[in-house]
Amino acid sequence: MGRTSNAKERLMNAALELIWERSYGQVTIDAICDQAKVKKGSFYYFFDSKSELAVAALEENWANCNKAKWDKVFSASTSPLERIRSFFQFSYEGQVELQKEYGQVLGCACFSLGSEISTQDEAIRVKTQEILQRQIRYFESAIRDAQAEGSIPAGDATAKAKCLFALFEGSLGQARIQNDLEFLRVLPETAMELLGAKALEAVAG
Amino acid sequence: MGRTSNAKERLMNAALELIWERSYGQVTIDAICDQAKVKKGSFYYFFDSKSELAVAALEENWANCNKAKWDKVFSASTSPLERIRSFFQFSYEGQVELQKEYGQVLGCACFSLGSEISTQDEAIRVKTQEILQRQIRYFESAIRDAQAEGSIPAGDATAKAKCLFALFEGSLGQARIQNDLEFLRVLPETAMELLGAKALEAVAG
DNA sequence: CTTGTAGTTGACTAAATAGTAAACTAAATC
DNA sequence: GATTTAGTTTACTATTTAGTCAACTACAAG
Repeated sequence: MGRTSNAKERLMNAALELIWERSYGQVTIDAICDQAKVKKGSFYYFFDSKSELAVAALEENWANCNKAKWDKVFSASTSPLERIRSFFQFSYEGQVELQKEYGQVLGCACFSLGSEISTQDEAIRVKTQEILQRQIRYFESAIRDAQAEGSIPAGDATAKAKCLFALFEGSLGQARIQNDLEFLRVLPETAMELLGAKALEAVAG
Repeated sequence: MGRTSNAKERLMNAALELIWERSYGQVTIDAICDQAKVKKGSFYYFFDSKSELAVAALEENWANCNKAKWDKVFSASTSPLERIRSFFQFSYEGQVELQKEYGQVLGCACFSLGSEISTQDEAIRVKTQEILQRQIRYFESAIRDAQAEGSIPAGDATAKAKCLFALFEGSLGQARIQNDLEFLRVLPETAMELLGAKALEAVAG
């Protein structure tokens, strides 16, 4: 009952886009409102602060957008190593698109935001950590499957997943700082090497 | 002639410390002045903006502090793999100290700052990129030496160095976000594995 | 010991930003 | 179609922040 609106969603989308493109600290509430075409009064109707909006935006973006993408790429009907290889391939292609659209390599919004203000805002810290952990679990599961089928050597799958994820986020960060996609282009092969993929040629097609 | 002062150095040190601990966006010129015990008028006597101060602080910190540390760790009188292993060991220990001092894992100031604001401030982007590139060269040179002596497999040393560096920075970022040093503790071994070190046990002692 | 000058101070202005409140509007439901 | 209520708008205040300026101070060198 009462008036309906998608202003809340518009605010979350605008916030995430601006924070990704610029950074948390460089984005004002006014700027988010402008981008979302929402007046500031409405902003404070839905959220108490920029921090609260950011947390909501991160979760919404995962639940309604990224989760499905990860589920698809890491589908159990794809071979484990191919899941990982194609994940890095899609990530690269996604960044290519972003660079075209924004004139800049943007990297990973969640990691950049988390690293920026984890020491200053506990709620955002917890939410970014949470989402990053979810992502690592996709790696972990694929690695375990690959080990089970013998396409990579046995070993601590959790540790390998963290390692692969650090490589991924480090590369995205470098790509953003240098505004250069080369770091990401080679990731599919680098990842296979790092895991010690035995049937490299078969997987890489 | 005229009055002498170390206010410029105090400003650079304060800026780097605060940016490292918080982030670029969360640190105001007033806060830097307070920390440095310098009045704002003096700030503008030495620098035109926060951005200019940050660039100067990054370079000063490398030239007068970090360069010597890297030179020592990557000394040619140490075996190539031991250079790399001990680099990660020292990095870990440094972060342990920082966590004690600040109550937080801080990670890498240069990478965090670069990633935060590379899309918004070209001067800072260039300076962070420059310093990170210098660091990668230490890795590259050690990897080449290790390959030459046969302690790791041959291969593209530049690519391997970038990969190792991405792993390093990604791990520091994760450690900061999660405020957990575990990511860094295991890096010495992880790095050796990643490089395919043949005499792992000998090097690791 | 005086003079030139590098550096300091505090008080100021202007602008950006966060946050508030009360009147207003539109649609869902009865 | 009256009523309720979710959502909108505008104009406002208060605060923080960047940036300026002119008077002031201390020291190094002649």
